[in-house]
Amino acid sequence: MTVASKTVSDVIHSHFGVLTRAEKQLAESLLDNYPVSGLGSITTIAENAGVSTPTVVRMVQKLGFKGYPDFQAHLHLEVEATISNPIAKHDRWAQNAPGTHILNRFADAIMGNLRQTLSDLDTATFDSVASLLSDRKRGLYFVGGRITGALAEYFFTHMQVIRPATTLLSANSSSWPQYVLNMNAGDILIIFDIRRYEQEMVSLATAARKRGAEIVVFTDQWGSPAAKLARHAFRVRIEAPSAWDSSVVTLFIVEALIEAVQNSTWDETKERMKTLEGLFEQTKLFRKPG
Amino acid sequence: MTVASKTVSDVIHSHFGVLTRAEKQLAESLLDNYPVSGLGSITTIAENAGVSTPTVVRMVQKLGFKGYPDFQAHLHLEVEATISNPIAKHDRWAQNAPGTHILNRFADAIMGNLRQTLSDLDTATFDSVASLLSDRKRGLYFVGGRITGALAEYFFTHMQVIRPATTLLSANSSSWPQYVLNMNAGDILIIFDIRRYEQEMVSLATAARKRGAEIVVFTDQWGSPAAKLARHAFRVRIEAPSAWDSSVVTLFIVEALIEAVQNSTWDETKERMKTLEGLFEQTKLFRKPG
DNA sequence: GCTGTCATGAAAAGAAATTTTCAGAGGATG
DNA sequence: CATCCTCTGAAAATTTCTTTTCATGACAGC
Repeated sequence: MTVASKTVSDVIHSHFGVLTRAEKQLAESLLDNYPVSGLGSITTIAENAGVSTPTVVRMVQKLGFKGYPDFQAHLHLEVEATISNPIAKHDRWAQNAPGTHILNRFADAIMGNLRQTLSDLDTATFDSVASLLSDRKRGLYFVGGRITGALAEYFFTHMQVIRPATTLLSANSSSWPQYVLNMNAGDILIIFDIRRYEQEMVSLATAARKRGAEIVVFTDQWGSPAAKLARHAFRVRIEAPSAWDSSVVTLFIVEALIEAVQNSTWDETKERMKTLEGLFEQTKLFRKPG
Repeated sequence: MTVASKTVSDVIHSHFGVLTRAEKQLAESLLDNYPVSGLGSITTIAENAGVSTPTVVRMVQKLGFKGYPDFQAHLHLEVEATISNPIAKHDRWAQNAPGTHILNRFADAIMGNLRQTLSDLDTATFDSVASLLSDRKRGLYFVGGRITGALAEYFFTHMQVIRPATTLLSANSSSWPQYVLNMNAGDILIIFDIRRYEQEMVSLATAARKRGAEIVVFTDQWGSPAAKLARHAFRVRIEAPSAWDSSVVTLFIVEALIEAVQNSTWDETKERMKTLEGLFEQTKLFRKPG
């Protein structure tokens, strides 16, 4: 109760008058570069302040803490608050929804996944992949597993509009060798492989590597075995309050990549999209002459 | 040289591949709320991560530190650097990425979309749809457009595991009448139709309604014309700093629905999943008799 | 100058943390 | 199915940290 809600710094200041000479010396040392200077062991801070360890113990007890560990625990909490405060705690979601509704629990989890994934993700990796995918001289091959197949398809569908030479591998792994046969050195194989890693992915990656293809892997934080063969790997957080993994953040990165690629080759892409529009129109007219 | 100038976080990431299961678990725990989570004693962090103290020692040594105290000293330096640099202490992921990087702009947009969508979304609608989809007497039909087809497939793949009588309509609209023919009163047609609304969706919805099917539509904030025929419609925000729309929030709702349905019929679903596991095993053995 | 009080740190005692050892579990391999 | 290997945590051993005890010295009051 005594110490609660007040910072350690406050407590030191308010007790400063009753401290002895050596204790004041220690307090000065602690407040200087606060709160980091209190992070180490009692021995360390005693040395830094030029006092003995008993002095430290006596002071923190005088301040109202149970002992040095108690004192340090409070400091740790303050450090934590200082560091992880900013945007960390997101605002509450849907006001309509009670806090325990599945939608809110999911939102919490996804925001956490997104934050974690982005903090682990190197923008240089992202940029490298974007520029690889932008290189129209390289063929693109997309493949996914049972669940992630839809992600591969989504990625493929967009890239197919943006640039030529994109291929979606069929879900059936027995047909993969034929795709590998068509790969040229410098082509890129984009693999989605999450949890329940599919053994065939490794074989596929190995074969593609032998043909000189570069490999980009989307996997989870634990890492697909295929990631070892990859030039670049995205490790995405997939945890959700569910029996299933979440692909939301993976899709997020895919969409960001789509935009990055589209952006870097906009002039060429623009023409393609116009032509495509024309083709759609024709198809429509063809089907509905009325 | 080994550890100098690289952050502990970097070191963990670069060694992640060679870590064992328990070590990865520990690494996760450390990176989660990094670097504050590494402030306490070896005992504390071992407990937080759910591993033993020897595992902690082994990992930090594997990372190149002399021992836990050495590891912690490095962390303390980082905490100090973070705290005494006020600019750095903002968003941890923004730190790695300059403010204008596409990833950050995308993240901002997606968070906005999610917030908007959830505040517009009535949980009663969500719950109604979840309970409709949980009703095993009703057949489920999924259909999507050119881009949203992948979402429909994703939803379908999961529901197919969870319950029987699920069908994915082919992308080719000329085959849709045959599916409608098979629909019974009470069946549910789940339509994904976003922006560039596809005219055929309205015809499909109309035909399905005539057969007595219920319709659930995923659309954007402007609303597909098919939404008018729907029993329930999800209006999702799809704006992104991109030439393309974002499906991230739509996928979010799909995943939440999957969990809600799975949860409400868990007893039956459990059995199905077990059986499915068995079938996978068999397939594997069949393919690889060695 | 004597005496009592207090502050202080050396050193011992006690407690906790860290490291090492080791045996069992589990998985891969032949 | 046996064998080997690796991973893991319990428990012991070791080291370090924390607290307590106590002797010393400074200083004020008498």
